[in-house]
Amino acid sequence: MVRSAAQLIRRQGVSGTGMREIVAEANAPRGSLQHYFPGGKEELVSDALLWAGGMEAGRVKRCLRELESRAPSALLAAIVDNWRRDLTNEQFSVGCPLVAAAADTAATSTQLRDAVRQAFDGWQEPLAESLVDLGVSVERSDNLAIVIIAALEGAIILARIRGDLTPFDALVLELGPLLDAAARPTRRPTPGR
Amino acid sequence: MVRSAAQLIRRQGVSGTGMREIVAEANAPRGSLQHYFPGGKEELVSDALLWAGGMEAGRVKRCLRELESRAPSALLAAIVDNWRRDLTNEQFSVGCPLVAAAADTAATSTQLRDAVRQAFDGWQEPLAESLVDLGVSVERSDNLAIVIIAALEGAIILARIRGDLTPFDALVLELGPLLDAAARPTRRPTPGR
DNA sequence: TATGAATCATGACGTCTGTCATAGTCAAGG
DNA sequence: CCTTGACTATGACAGACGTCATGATTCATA
Repeated sequence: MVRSAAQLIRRQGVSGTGMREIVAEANAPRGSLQHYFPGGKEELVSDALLWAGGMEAGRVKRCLRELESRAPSALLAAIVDNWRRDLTNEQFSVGCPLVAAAADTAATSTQLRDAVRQAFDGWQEPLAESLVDLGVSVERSDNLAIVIIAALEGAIILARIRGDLTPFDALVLELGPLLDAAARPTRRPTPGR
Repeated sequence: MVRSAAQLIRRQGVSGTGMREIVAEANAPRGSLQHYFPGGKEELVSDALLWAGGMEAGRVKRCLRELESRAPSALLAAIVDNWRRDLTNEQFSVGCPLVAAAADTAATSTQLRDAVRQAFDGWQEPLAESLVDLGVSVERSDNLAIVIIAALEGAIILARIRGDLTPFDALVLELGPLLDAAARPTRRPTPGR
């Protein structure tokens, strides 16, 4: 049910998806709404956003674990590849639920804003840790994690709108060397590329 | 009227703002809706999105014109500063209308999707041209423009959710040197910053 | 001054929204 | 057997939505 909510939010935003639509998509009984989510839509959407944030954090950790090369650019490429497959499978009709909620309801509901913030924090933290693990200095890891998330979210939006994957290519191509350079701060960054 | 629509979409997304709300915000007569926008909500929102895209393109051109240093990082900093002021003035309750529409209605309405795409293209083009003007090679300018827009959009989202400007700082700090390095491909990029 | 188009005003329509009240089913435990 | 609690079903509510029909108004031009 929470998963169905997240999926629909990914596609149509928060205020664009109704509760009846969610229970229909989840093949769930409508009467369960007031029983499992007595807090109403805010509670259900909050749970969906936190769940989505957990998925994102797990994705980062899994990508780091399965990495063959120990370069930060490889981690970036792996994460981006996940989204590449995602958008392709869904024919560019979905985005990130966190972004949708941020654009939709951040100004309206404090509870949802906090949920999105918490989800993003829980995403940024393992990403920054992974960067440190790959040789990035602790000082820059936070900033770089923020830049990666920001650029990735933006690329998702652009790719979705354009209907092609070039924003992802641009991201990996331009940001990858930057990350690798940050991992080896003594040498000059990617001299002969 | 179009401006009011864009302003409301910035705050609550497309499906979160009603037509009656728009005419109220614009202090416009409700009867004018069917006369000036016979295409209904899709037409009004389309116009608002294209208008917002034009604003963004104009912002890029103005920033380039008023630039004192001829470094790409200075252009980035100027554009980001604009958004910094914007979010601060509105107390982090607004985002970018293009992002909101992309998250909201890209999967629903082809017309709106096309409007967003056109707006983004009209933003990317002058940005890439500006980069070339500042010394970036034509080959990389398109990719870098995409990365800048993506990272900026993501930073807007993150800043809005967090309620502070650190995403903007991270963006300028990490992406600025990358751009300057791309502008002078022979030397090593910004060695002692 | 008369005429026709442009603009505005307003009420109504059908549908959808989130929420709630009420009644129902059903398995577990006294 | 009967009660208790968790879960489900369904209908109704008040409100908001986008859209349209019908008039009233304004206003330039003939």
